[in-house]
Amino acid sequence: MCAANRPGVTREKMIEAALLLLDEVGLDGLTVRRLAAELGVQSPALYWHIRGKRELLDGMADAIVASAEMGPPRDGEPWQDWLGRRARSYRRALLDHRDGARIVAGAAWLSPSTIRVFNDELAALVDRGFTPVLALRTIATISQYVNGFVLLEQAERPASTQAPDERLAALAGLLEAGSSAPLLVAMREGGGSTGGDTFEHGLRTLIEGTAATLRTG
Amino acid sequence: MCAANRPGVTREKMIEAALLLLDEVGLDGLTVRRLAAELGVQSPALYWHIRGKRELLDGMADAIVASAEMGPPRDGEPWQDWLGRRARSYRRALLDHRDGARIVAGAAWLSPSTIRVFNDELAALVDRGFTPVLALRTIATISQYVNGFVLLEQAERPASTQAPDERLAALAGLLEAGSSAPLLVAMREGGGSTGGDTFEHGLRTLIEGTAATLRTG
DNA sequence: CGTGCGGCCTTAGCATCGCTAAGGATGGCT
DNA sequence: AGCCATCCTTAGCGATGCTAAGGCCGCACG
Repeated sequence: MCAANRPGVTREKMIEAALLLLDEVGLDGLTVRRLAAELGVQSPALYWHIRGKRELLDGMADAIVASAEMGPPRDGEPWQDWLGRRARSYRRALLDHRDGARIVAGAAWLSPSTIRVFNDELAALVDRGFTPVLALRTIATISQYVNGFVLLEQAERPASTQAPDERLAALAGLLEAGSSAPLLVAMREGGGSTGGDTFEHGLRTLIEGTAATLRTG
Repeated sequence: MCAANRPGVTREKMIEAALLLLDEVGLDGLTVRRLAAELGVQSPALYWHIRGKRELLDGMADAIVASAEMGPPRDGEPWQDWLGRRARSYRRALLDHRDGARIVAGAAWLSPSTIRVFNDELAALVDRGFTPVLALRTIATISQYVNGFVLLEQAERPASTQAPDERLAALAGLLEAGSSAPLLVAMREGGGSTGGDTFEHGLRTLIEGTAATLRTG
């Protein structure tokens, strides 16, 4: 056999190392040369295993999505609970790597096995009374929400040069209503537009709305 | 006065030209050198008006958001109608420019006037019975959904090397259930996870969920 | 009427990027 | 033994964002 003899570098090792490197330097700092150095080879060596950087990023995106370990609901699990669980572990998977949301948002390709899992999830919803179209739209909507949410969540981390108090003060400066402006009140009491509580709120809203749609046809 | 003498290039002209150029070449093709050529100057000239490319992209993002002409509801307009209208014109603004969603998703900065508009919108919701926190979370959730939606919508356009039929056939190939797999049925009947109808579904779901939250406290 | 100065732009060039071309080592198969 | 596929190297191309240094040009001031 030709597998596992003296591989040195493989596609899988590349993606694994790239995800590790990503956490150190971020997406903008993730260069082919740096990844090659991390793997102990010269940069053109990587082009033996991948067609281009795009393919590497697609592979990373697929690995991130796969790490969420989504899939059909457990036996007897209400679809509301399952959709919530699914969305939470999806968000967790995105947050687990720096710029994770940007990576999967920019991916042009997901692996066949990921697509098969997705199809199984739709089948489970169909079993519970959803039409195929409604099932697809429901999961798509939730996924798009999670994507958009984490994208914003990870975008504002490097901008935290200032402490939260200073950001609020700066915000108060440009709102004529001063510190009684609703935006300021909301950020003081609710912690801005990111974070776990805000995420849960949006998620609950989506699931309740879906339940309503399902009731009224 | 020193304004409008022989400006040649201004920040506003740069952003305007950059948005025009964006539609031609896309975000990945948008380089400082090309923008400079479009403006009839050499590339380092632009760095007199902006600190770096980041600032240019932020300005473009702000212009796109501003072009949506969002703002508080009209007199007597129910908040449900207004939120829907707002989300639709936001999506339209993103779709109006190639890679529009990527531009605003990557922005680190929105102008003070945009933030003020946002604050006014929150105030309008508070007037209609929302708490400040609920108002912020509601608008944030909808905006994040729209962002995520259009991001996916614009991402799959360049991949349309194949006709829709071929894409469906390719999909059928890797789903063992064949053409009766729920994913395939849904895509045939509902048109995938993008497009106006799918968008409206998610939007309706969010607004109905919000109404339920508002009722039950 | 010079003249100096500041706003705006130019020419050069640096470091780095993704990627290609061409060739060298290495090890198994005939 | 010799060949060939596999995997990696060195060299280098075109392009990117951005900086350094200097030049032109009009306006205000002496």
